Amino acid sequence: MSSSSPSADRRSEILDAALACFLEQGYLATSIADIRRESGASTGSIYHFFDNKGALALALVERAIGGWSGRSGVAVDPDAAAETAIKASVSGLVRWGLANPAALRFLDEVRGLATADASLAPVAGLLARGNEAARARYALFVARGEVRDLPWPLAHALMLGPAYDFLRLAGDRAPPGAELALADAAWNAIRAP
Amino acid sequence: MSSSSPSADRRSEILDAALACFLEQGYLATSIADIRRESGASTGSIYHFFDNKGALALALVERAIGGWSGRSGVAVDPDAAAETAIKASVSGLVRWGLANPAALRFLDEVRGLATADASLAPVAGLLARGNEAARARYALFVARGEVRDLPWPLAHALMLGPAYDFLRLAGDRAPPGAELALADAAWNAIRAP
DNA sequence: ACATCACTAGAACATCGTTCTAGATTCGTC
DNA sequence: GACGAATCTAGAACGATGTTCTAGTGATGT
Repeated sequence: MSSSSPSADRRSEILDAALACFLEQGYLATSIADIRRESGASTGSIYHFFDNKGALALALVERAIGGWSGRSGVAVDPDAAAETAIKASVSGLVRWGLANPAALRFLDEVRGLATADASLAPVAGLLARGNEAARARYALFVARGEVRDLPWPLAHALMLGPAYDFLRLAGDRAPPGAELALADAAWNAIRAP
Repeated sequence: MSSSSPSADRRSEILDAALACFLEQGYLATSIADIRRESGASTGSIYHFFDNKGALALALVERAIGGWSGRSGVAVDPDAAAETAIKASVSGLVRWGLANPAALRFLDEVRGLATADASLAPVAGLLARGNEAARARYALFVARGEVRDLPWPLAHALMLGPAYDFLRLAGDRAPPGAELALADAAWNAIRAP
């Protein structure tokens, strides 16, 4: 696993080309031939490094999530107060989505396809694991008495549902201060009475 | 199977077969060959009545929306109070989604694909028109001073975002009373102070 | 009887994701 | 340095899919 080649790693070239294509045209609309053209690699090379088209998406989703949750900071500190953590999660998500609309569209497309396309099943698993972590986090806040003891699907929906829906609808023309309004609404919807 | 239905319209047979396939396997997973087998019609007949696969989805989405919004009742009465109308919309959506999980999955899949698949563009247009109607409805409530004067994407997100997210996550194991909790939360998030 | 037209049928086509076969390159070991 | 094995690359071939093409069939109006 020693990829010592500084600039010309075929695997990275393919991945970068795939990312460029996926961000520009979306996942479904980009063909393997597109990635072949953009990267200069042959079909055989692409399939040597990645099992299928879905594996390319998986690698890129992992990279995107890494970059996103790595920037979360306080949101994943287990000692942080529920209000701080939840507001940071929601407003962080909204800010990231507004700053990276193409990446958001790609993630949303892949998440939707993951339930229909078998080759994207690993992506579904990855997202399910993230969801499970958030669920455990919420259980901790419940135990501390900071938030209402709601069934998880309901709690998730009240916290993050508005943010997802807003990002899907807002596009580029986003009203200023939306991330604060959404963070406040999320907290008010689940805070302990 | 059914060689001759009572009102054996080829067009209806094809549409019914497509609906059965879409509900069972999803939109992407059903092929034209599947619809051909299920309906007994030939490829030529299918493409005689429908421009492409997306036109089949469009006809079925129209049918589904007609059945859904036809049952809304108070939700579309322009004289109803904002609280009544909004709570009815949200809880009605949740109830319908829980009662028709396959139809919900189909609608959600098609809505997601509509932004990526050109043949589903008419579906995107249909949904955009519905969204515009809801926006006008909200503006009326704002003028009456019943709800907060929020930018529409924000208002939509606060009202319906949780419901959509909940339905996507809840699956079949839905906590009882969820539709009331979501309706209350929607109203509290946008009611005038 | 005949022309028209909606309808049906299935072969043919283009494109896609994926697999196959084989040639080139790199690497560890002598 | 030589050589065999593993890794990597290449592009043709394959199977499936959505769509189009060409050729009918049968009812209807004149």
